[in-house]
Amino acid sequence: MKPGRFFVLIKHFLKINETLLAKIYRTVYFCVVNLKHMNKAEKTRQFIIEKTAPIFNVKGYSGTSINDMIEATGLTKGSIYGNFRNKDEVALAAFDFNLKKMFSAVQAEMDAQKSVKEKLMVYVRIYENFLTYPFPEGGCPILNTSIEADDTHPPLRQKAADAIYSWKNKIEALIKKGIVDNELSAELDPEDVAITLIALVEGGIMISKVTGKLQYRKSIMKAVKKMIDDL
Amino acid sequence: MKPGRFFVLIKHFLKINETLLAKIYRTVYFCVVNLKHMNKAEKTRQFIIEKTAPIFNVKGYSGTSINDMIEATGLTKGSIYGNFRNKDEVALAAFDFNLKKMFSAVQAEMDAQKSVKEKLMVYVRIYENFLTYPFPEGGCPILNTSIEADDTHPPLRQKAADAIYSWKNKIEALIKKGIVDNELSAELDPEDVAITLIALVEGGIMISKVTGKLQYRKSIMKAVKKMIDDL
DNA sequence: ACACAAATATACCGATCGGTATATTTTAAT
DNA sequence: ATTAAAATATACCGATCGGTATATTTGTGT
Repeated sequence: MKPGRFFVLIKHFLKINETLLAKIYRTVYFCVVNLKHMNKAEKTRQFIIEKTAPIFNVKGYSGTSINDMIEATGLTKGSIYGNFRNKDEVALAAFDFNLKKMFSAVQAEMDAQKSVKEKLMVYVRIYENFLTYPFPEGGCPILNTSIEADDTHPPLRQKAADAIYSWKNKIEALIKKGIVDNELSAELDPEDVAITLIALVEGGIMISKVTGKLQYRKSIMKAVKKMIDDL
Repeated sequence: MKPGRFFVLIKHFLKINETLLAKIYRTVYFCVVNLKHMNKAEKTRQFIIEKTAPIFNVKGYSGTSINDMIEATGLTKGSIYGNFRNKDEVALAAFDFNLKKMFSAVQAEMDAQKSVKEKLMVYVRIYENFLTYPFPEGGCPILNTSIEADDTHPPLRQKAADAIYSWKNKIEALIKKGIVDNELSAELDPEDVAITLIALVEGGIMISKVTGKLQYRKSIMKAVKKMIDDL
């Protein structure tokens, strides 16, 4: 979403500085992307969320400053505070944005599958190499937010917890369907399976991200695969 | 390590304020705990690490301020900066402290077991209810530090990664021993098993901590138990 | 074209950030 | 008891923090 080669050409052709270029880019971006559906304020609001979401996901809530947000959007403090009451409100909206991005990447793939096992295998495929999917920069927002907020930021903590609940419920519902359809064994506990699957995926993301070893995540996804096969 | 009932009595008896009480407590603490083994500076250094380690583990690196450290130790800024070059140095030492606390809690239990499976089951027992063990406040320091530092703080990131390597190697060695002893199947991949076990444990800590549901961690530990049983 | 309102930018606030220079106190050798 | 050195406390630094009041610009209905 940053000014690409075309805008760099403009910059050199018009001999303008970065700040002015950013302004021009924003203007064009607004014109192209935002058609008549949103009013101005709502557009700016969305623009701010979109631009700051990756920052919050990479640097965390307390690691992201208002200045980071100004830099990322090219807007000014007044404009940001004209659309959000405070930093918290942006952070919460940014979390929702990142979460939706992650979930919808999975959902799109999942809808294309028929059987329950095939649907569950989508997790293996996506998390094994999520760099090739439209995944939020900075990794899993649930994981990042959980760890930072669990002891320090109740509203964010709640959002992260809710995300886990809905993720768990989604898997649980899938498994129950699989049992009803006689595809999966009736003996297994859907909730146990769901929460274990989530733990494996999240643990795998953490480990491979901090070590930089993709191999570790592949090992773990192999275990997930086996777990689904054995259902 | 906080002033206990005895010191509260002193406080009321002498009618002194919290600050003075803290000073008295520190003095007594120093006298009692630190015998001749360390020189003064080294004692203070250890004291600072001990007191700030839980803060770093709860609030994170960027969420912990020098003022937090002053409050936790009862010392002054000059004293802290006389023993550490900067905040980073304290944070790194605090991580080591928390890590050692966690690992030694496991190691003590593990040494008491004979078979490999029994040793591995220690993880189940400890992480299923780690509130009853001398576990670092704020949860697993590897998890907390990994998530915060992976994109933002290279030296801390490295420490967290190294902790995972050594943890993995320890489990791997155990499993290899189990294979040699004909206790475990020779077909399994020790590294895969080790890294999967770590992922399950860490994922479980994250999920149960952010949701507040101990049950989730128990579900996951049930899966770990089954995994070990099936080795 | 004009006026009013909405949106954005500018300028500023006190508080706190991490860090340092210096003063004071404590420790330890003589 | 004296004194030099080590350790700790005090006072201060510029930068940045999140946030706000106000000025300016932009959009919109007439």
